[in-house]
Amino acid sequence: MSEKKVVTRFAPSPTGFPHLGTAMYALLNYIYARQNDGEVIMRSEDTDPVRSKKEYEEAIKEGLAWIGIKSDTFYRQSERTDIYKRYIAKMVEEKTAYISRETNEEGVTRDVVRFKNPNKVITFHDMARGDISVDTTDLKDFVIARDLESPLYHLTAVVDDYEMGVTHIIRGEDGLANTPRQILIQEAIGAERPIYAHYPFVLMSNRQKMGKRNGAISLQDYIKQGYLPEAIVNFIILLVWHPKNDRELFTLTDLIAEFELERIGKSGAILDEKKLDWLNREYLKKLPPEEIEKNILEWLPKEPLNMKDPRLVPMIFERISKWSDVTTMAIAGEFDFFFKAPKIEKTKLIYKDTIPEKIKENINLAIETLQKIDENNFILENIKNNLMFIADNLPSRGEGRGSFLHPIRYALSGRDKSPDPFTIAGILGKNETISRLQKAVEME
RNA sequence: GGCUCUAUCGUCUAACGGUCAGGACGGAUCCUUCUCAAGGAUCAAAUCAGAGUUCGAUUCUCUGUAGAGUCACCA
Repeated sequence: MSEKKVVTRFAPSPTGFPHLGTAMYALLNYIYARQNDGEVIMRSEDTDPVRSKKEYEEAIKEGLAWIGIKSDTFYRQSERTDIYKRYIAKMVEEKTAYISRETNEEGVTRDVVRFKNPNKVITFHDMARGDISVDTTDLKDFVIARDLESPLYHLTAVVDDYEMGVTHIIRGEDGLANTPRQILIQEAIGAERPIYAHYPFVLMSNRQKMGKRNGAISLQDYIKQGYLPEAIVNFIILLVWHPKNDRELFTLTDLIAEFELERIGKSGAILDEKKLDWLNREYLKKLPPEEIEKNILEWLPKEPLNMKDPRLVPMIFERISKWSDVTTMAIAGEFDFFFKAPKIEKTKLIYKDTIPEKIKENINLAIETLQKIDENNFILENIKNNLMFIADNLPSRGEGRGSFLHPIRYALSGRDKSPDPFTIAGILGKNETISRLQKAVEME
């Protein structure tokens, strides 16, 4: 055995937008090629003229480029018909295939080409699953071309893998059932058998294989939702592979160094959006501050309220896991009170069973305290120190901090749930803060 | 239905035939400025079933069960 250059390939059919399964396919082939100084080929399997669309081919390339994958070489099967024709002719001549005049369901009669099945038991080795034996007799003489000029999937795949020098076929487990007939064709055309590795499917929550008409989320959708490509790559790889040391975070570069094809899993994995979100946040946290600010500002709406205010950034950042969360929360009205005074309900000002007079007194105390802070020093830290000093001394008067902090926070936000009062006050500024507190006191 | 593959916490998974079956997400509880978020700590949570091999099976074998894939003039 000579040391041949490793050649892998991912061969999607351009019949839909790329999803996580497509990404997995490309990712594993890409990583393995890079790990072995090899070449990775992208082959567009567009021999079905009805379903194949150029725009999908573009979408696949775009989606994969987004997660950082580009092939070294690109082929399109529709441009290789001469090659397939040559093999069909050769096979017919060598009698490993034969022409059969048949009428299909649409009533069209033509000369289909059938493979002459030698009816033998094929045993092949899979890197992840060991040896697999199948009796190919029940495959019958399957069709390999619609006619002399129109090759079908199994033929094109085998011919291309052979012609392109593919050494490793890394593909989803649906390929497992196809392998025996492809090996039969390989043997008929004298092609060397490549090394196989079948990885498990990415499953939908209903345990079905992820597919286009199955509600699969496209890579383009993930882009639109503001996920980071690093998170997608990390998420996908964890679906089929785990390192021995329980590490969770891997970039594409890390994977080229650490991924082990021999250790890929065998059972299908249902995806867990919660974990994806967690991963995405992990990568979000690694971003430089300017990048974070830029993105949050971008995802903040400017209609009907222009919320593109940098002061909101820190507060927003700690409660998102993907960029679109920014927009979602903004649209839900969670930040409205930063831009316009909220409607206050008097009863909600009251903390637990504190008596209303006490609440009023506490708000006034807050106003008094904040009044003393110079407008230029009206920042989070100062506000917090001053207000907390009071809140901490309340217990001596038989009150908890809540009876002081709650009314302030509610008066400023008008919400049951919101960021803390100091943060809000810091963003609103001295005048607006005091004005809102005043309004709350005067409600009677 | 035939053939093939698969089966550990809810989810993703780790464990030369010997571990209190480990980690992560999620969940719960507590702490941390009233709430929320973030952060920290703690806890709960699994070997599909039944045989067999073995001193000892998550691990090996068989059977069953369940799920998936594939049986196209789709890829």
